[in-house]
Amino acid sequence: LNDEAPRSLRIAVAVPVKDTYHYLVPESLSSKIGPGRRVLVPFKNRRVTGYILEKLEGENREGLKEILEVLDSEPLFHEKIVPFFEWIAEYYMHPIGQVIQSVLPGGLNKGTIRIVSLTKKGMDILNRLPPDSEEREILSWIKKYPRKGPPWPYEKIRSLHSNGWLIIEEAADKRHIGPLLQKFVRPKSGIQFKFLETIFQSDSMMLSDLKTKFSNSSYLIRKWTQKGILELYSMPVYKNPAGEIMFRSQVPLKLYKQQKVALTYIQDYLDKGTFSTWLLHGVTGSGKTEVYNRAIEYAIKQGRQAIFLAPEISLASYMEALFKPRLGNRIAIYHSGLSQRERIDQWLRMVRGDVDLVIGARSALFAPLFKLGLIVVDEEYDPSYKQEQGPRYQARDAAVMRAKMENTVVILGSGTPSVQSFHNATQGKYHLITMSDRVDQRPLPIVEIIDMKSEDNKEIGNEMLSSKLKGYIDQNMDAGDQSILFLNRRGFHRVFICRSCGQSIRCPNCEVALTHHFPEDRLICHYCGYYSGIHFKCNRCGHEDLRAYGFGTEKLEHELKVLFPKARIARLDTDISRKKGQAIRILKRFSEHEIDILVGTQMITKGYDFPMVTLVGVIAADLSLAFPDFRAAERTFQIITQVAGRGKKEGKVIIQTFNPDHYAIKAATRHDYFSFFEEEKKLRRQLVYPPFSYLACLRFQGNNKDKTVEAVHRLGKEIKEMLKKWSKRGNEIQVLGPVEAPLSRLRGKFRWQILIKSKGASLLHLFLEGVEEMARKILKSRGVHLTIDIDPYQMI
DNA sequence: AGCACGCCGACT
DNA sequence: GTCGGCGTGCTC
Repeated sequence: LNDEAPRSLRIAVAVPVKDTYHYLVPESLSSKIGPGRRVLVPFKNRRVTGYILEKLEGENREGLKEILEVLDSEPLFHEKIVPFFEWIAEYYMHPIGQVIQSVLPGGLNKGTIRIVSLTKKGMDILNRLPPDSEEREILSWIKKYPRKGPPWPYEKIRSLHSNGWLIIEEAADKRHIGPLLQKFVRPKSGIQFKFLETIFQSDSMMLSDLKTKFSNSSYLIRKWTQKGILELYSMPVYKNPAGEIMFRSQVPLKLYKQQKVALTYIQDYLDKGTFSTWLLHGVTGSGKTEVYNRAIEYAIKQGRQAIFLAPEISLASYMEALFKPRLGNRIAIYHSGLSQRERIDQWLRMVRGDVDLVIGARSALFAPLFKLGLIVVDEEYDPSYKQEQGPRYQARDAAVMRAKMENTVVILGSGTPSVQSFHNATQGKYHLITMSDRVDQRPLPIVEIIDMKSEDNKEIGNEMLSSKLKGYIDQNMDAGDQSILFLNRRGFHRVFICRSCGQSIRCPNCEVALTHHFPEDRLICHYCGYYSGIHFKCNRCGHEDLRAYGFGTEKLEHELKVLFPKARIARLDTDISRKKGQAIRILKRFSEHEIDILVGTQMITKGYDFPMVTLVGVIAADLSLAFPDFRAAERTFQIITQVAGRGKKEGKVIIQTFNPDHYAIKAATRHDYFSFFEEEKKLRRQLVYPPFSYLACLRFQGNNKDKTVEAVHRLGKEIKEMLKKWSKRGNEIQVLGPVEAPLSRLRGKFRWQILIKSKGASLLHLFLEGVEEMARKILKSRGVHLTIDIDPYQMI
């Protein structure tokens, strides 16, 4: 071997295996390789896609195979991010190759395809098969289109292959990702041209301005937004002393004192260029956004890059609108709302270093930036930062880890910080910055609690809407103002609430609400599996006034229509927004006061500011309080605080509840984060929930009921046996379950789960590795699939 | 995951 | 004796 001998590579393969593998580079490919590129490699007797993690020099080459093909002409990520990928894989217990696959823009992932052709034997047998048989149909398709991918499930193809009728080969899917054929268009003159030209020339226009220029603007706007030419968005506008409206993004405001202080701290650490985490706790309207903006600009001025994460797409788009005037085309936007091609384009701009700022949802955390200097996680408490498929990472927590690995500053911002983050701040792990004043000195709205236990509201017809709230809605209608009614419907499950004391039925061991299981008609704890029959006597106050309680936005909308026949009522929830563009249309109509009462779920609380809304009602605070989750109180506090923050000083915020004395509700109405936190911390410590413990949820799924049940119970027993052998630290781990999941028959699958609670993070991982190994043997032969969810959010 | 190997029971 | 079922283990 000479000096030019091929080096070896460390490669992660897109297959569910834990390890990475080493391969040799044939001479002919040595100029094309490098970290971050995809390759085609032999793996056992298959060919699979792999990702080059690093080049290795002078390593042992014995028994290594050669890579077959290099699939990319430029890297898709930098070597620098590889340790972060590996951390995600390890911490969230997901195969490294699949972590990378799921993080890269989809469409790149169709690495290999199977192509099929007939053997001699297959040719001979074809004419002897019965004319109507599926086998004959498949074989004749293959005869007609040799070396193509037939449109039948692979199992069918494989069974024909085992007859010796077919040759199956794997080939690289060379769908090209370069620019498409270049075509040109030019505008066609006319009224539509004039309309669009007006908008394009000013980059962005306020709807009311447009209306004065074009009489049929509503029609034209609807037309072009539907076609995707224009998009509607809202952002706050400010008036200058002359009374003219101006956009905040175009005229940077002077900073208020608390903003300046926050910024000085953060800039200091940006100068040092070291890792630090900042929890920016600022009430609604305290000017967090401007702090983010200045910090991002500062990092960019330093020659570094930034990532801004928002919990959802609409907020990401809003931030994009704010930054566009400042950074022009050095911004990339990245989220699941983009098409496959758009995502690939944005991704390549990032790797090539063509952007300074990436704005996006969860997945933008993996943006392939080389000189990362700052990560901002806005509304850090939002549960949508938890990925619930593939590698189940928590983007906010992972952001802190990426920042640590790349020596950058990370800002976690929220008006209602998660208990976990705030706890970290009190422990000195994060720096805490509190911004307690609202920049415009607007006082927070007064919040009124309505006790649904009162005699008046027990009357028929007042269960959903109290007579008081009905009165307020009526008044608001007369005044010509708008109302928002918020109902946090957690759809499928019914909550059992004592209508005398307001308590929901809880598990005696876990203190989480029990859920009703229909098939057996009993109440089950989804943490430990405790169950009881339906009983109608409250175990706190003893009254026999326990009733199933549960209704959704649809029912509320219906009732409102009956009560207020003259009102223009609309509903906005996930059912509605599934139809593309429908959500925006409703928000637009609401903002133009074509709707009087808007009924909706969480969706309506986020990011939108409607000046004409003077009544905000929370219909059933108890629905989220009785959610079977140890974070139920935290969620309730956050939701109510966020909703209340939307209210106007001169307006009203009304909260209907059976639990007017609950600490989360009381603290939320006073906008008092600290007393909520202290109370919640006490309970979490007492019951050993995070942040005083670490959780993992083992989820099982199988197609066969008996096999699934048998396998899960057997594994549960084995795990508990294993725990007994861990004499020393065994008592620091608790195994709860197995329990059947509430949607136990989702899409025909049988679903079960086991919850593991541990006092230490590394102890949990050590234990889970043992569990995983044991599970492989017991589950695989029974056709049961296990996914491990670390730091789970949805345990139902 | 997906594939081969190998170990048992039911057949020509 | 062997065909084929499924449990087990490995993939640079």
